[in-house]
Amino acid sequence: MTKPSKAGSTAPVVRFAPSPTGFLHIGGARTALFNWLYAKARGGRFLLRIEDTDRARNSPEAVAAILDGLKWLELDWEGDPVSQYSRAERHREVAHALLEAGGAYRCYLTQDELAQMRAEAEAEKRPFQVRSPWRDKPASDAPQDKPFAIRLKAPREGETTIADHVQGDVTYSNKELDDLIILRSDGSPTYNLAVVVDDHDMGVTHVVRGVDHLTNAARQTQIYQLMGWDVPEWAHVPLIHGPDGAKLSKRHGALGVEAYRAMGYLPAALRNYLVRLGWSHGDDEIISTDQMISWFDLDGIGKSPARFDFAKLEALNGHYIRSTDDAELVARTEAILPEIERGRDIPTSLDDLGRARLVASMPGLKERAKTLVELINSASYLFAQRPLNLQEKAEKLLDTDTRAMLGRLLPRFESLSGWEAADLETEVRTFSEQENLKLGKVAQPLRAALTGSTVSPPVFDVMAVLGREEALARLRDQVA
RNA sequence: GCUCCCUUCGUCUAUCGGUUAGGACGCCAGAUUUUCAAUCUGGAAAGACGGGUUCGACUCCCGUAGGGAGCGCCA
Repeated sequence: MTKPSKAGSTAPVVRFAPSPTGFLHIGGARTALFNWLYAKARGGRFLLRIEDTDRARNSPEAVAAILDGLKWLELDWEGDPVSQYSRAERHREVAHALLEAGGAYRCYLTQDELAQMRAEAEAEKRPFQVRSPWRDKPASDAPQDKPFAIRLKAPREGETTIADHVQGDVTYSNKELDDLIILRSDGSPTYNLAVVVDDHDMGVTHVVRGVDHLTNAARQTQIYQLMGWDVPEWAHVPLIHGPDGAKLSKRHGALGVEAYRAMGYLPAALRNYLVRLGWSHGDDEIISTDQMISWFDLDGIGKSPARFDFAKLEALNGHYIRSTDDAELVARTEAILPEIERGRDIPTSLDDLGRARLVASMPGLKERAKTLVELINSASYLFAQRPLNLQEKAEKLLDTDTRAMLGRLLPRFESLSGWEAADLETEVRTFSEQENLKLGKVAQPLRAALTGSTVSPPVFDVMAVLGREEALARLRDQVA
């Protein structure tokens, strides 16, 4: 198998070219990431183009959502995004150049005729292909005032093969490829023409996109050849499937990246997860962005489709949360506060005290959270108003005996001079020894009284963060 | 239906003709522990199937099965 040679290659130019039909979904995000990585790895350029040729499907909101998604993922592109629609004039120019050079022809086939041909093909159970009678008719036969589309005069003999970095050499018999329309009868360019012209004009050297474009690559190759342009190098990456192996559905993960943001995932974690879907570097799992950039190569991408697995994403996200700086974690959490599912004690925005307490609690909290949403919800006790609502398990823990026990502990806290976690721990350890109790027997009721829950960061840290007054007040609430 | 592509533990993957088939997530057990996590240790778990080629195949070839993508005056 011959892979395209990289010898003598200069810095590559790649692009991400989404159509503005919705948000940036997970597959698109990975494609964008691969493009971005390749550009970074080779010191090349990563460009953006919006494929908005189809006016009916164009949506400014979708464009905004896609750009936001890329920004959130921290995939920066060079220059302004190119609007494909705005280049329609140039596309027409190329279509006519092709026409004049004999690489294309005017086709007067109507929609009805086409539909009829299709129906006949189906009735005879043979694959449908457009075989326009206009391909070989002399210009003199052409009707004067009828609308026409411009079709590519694709070669009928031989084959066209695309040398793909991911798929290897894929060869199509030219018989399979019919004469595609490059300019519609209303004068607007079609996708396959527009892509070729834009990629050529933008100097794109490597086209990295989903395998769903594989046959397009063959057709586009024909256009490049007819125009006498250099064919770019291809890399058609496999698609991402849902957990059940079927197409990605909304329920599964065909969500916009902003949904992942709202679920509390970190962009670094998502990038790490995504890059390992179909690409690997030996046994490495946790891969920093710098490492990705230095290791990434198109030839390392696998051909088989991968399933999306939330559990692994979560594990990775937990890792990144643990290794992210406290202040940044709080900032990122605050940013998504309004859009997440949160417990009733969690405010939409933090005041200074709340933020300070949250930052102070981070070392304990981030150890236990897989997402930012979990993180903030596990900090619920920081924001709760007294008297606390006790969770069922906490309620059970605080029976008459343990409340009495806390009653004996309380005065010791009240007379304590320091309020550092270490001071508190020493005091409680002494107390539990004197009471002949295991530390846990004291710590758990304490936790219940202070947080209303049986799960929290280490209690002494909790007390320290809450501060003397608040902590004592919460204890008194339960002892009284 | 036609064309093209894919197939290693449940999932993501390593292997690039010779390995006790490795890692990660998840799962199970244990250690640690003030709860829950985190962490550490151990465990169960895979080459779709059938033929070749070869001294030797997960690796190469053919076929079968299963899966995916594409077949627009959509992108």
